[in-house]
Amino acid sequence: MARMPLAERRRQLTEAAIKAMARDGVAKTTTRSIAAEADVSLSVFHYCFDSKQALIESVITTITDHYVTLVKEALRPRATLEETVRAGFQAYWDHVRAHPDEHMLTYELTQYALRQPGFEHLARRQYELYADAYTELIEQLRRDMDVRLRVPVPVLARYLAAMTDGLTLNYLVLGDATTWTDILDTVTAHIAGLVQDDP
Amino acid sequence: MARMPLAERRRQLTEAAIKAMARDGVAKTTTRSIAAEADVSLSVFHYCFDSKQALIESVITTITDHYVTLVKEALRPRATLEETVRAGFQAYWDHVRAHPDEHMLTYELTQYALRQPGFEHLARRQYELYADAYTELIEQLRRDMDVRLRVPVPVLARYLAAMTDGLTLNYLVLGDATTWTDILDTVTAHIAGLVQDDP
DNA sequence: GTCTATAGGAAGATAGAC
DNA sequence: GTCTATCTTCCTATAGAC
Repeated sequence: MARMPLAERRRQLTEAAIKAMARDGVAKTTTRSIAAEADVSLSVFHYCFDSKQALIESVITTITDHYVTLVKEALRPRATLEETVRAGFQAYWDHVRAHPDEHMLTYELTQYALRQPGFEHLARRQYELYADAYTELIEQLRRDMDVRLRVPVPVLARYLAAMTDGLTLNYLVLGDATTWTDILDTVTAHIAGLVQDDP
Repeated sequence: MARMPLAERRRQLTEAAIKAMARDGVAKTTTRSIAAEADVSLSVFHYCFDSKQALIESVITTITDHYVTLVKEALRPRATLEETVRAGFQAYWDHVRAHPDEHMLTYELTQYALRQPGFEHLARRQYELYADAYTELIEQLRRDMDVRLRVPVPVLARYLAAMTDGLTLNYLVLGDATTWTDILDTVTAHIAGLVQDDP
C-alpha cells in the first residue's frame, strides 16, 4: 500500500472512524472495521495510535471542532436580529436533517467520554465550546445592533446551547411526524423575545 | 440459592441491570456483571431472558415508565401558573441532582435503542411519553386555570419536553459551575411568558 | 511503514447434572 | 430453577518478517 506520513495517516484513520461510527454507532465500531474503512491493515492502525482510546480521543476533538465551526457559521450575524435568529436556526437545522447520523454520533461520543475515566474533560470541552459559540454571537449582536438583554450573557448562551441540543436530540428520536416547522417558529419567536427588551 | 418465581426473578434482574448500568454505563455492563449484581449465576440470567437484548428491552420499558411517573408527579398543577412552573421544575431538578447517573442512563438507553435494529420504537416511545406528560399537564392547566396559549398544545408540549431534555443533558455534562439557578429562573419566567397570553 | 499471523482475553450463550 | 463447566466468537493488541 501507498506509504504516508504519520500525521496524515492519523487524519485518515480519524476520518474513517467518524464515518464508521456515524454509520454503525460507537459500540459496534471496532478497530478492525475502522482499519477496513480506511483500507489499511490492522497493524497500521496500531502503528498510528497506541490504543483504541487514543483514536477515540482524536475523534472527539476533531468532530467537536468541526461542529463548533458549523454552529458558528450557521449562527453568524445578519441584517436584523430576527433574521439572524431565523436564518441561523434554518441553516443549523438543514444540516441536522442532512446528516442525522453525524449529529447522533456527537451525543454518543459525549456519553462515551463521560463514562470513560480520564475522558470527562473532552465532554466538558464539547459543551463549553457550544456555549462559547453562542456567547460570541450574542456579544457580536450587542455590539453591531442595538440589542439589550433580559439576562446575563453566560446564562443566555448556556440556555440557548441546551435548547438547541434538546431540540436536536428530540428530532433525532421522533423525526418530524408532528409539525416541526411550528416548533421552529415558536423557538425563533421565543428567542427573539428573550433576547430583546420590549421597547 | 432461594428459589423464586420467574416473573419475580425477571424483575430482580431488571432492577439489578438498571443499578449496574447507572453505575458503570451501558457499554461496560455485561450479563455476568448483572448476574453478580443480582447475586445469581449466569445460567439463571439466561433461564429468565432469552438474550441480553431481551433484558435490555425490559430495562428500557421499566425505566421509561418510572421516569414518566416521576415527571408527571413533578409537574402536577398547583395553586397558580407561576407556582406550577416553578415548583415543577424545582422538583424535577432536585431529582436530577440527586440521581445524575440514572438520568444519564436514560440518554444511553435512548441511543442504544436507536442503534439496535428493531428497537427504534422503544426510543420513540420514551420521547412520546415525555411529550404526553407535558400534554396532560397543559390540558389540565387549560381546564383548571384561565390559561390561554400562544401556540398549539402538541407544539408546546414537544418544545417543553425537548427543552427539559437539553437542560438536563447540559447539566449532566457541565454541572452547575455557572449560575445554574439563574438559568432555571430564566427558564421559568420564559415558560410562563410562552404559555400565557399577555392580558 | 506496512504486512501476515497469532497471542490473550472477555463476552454471550449452552450443556447437562442436581 | 439453579448450578458448574465449557463452547464459540470476536475483540484489542503484539510479534516479527519485509
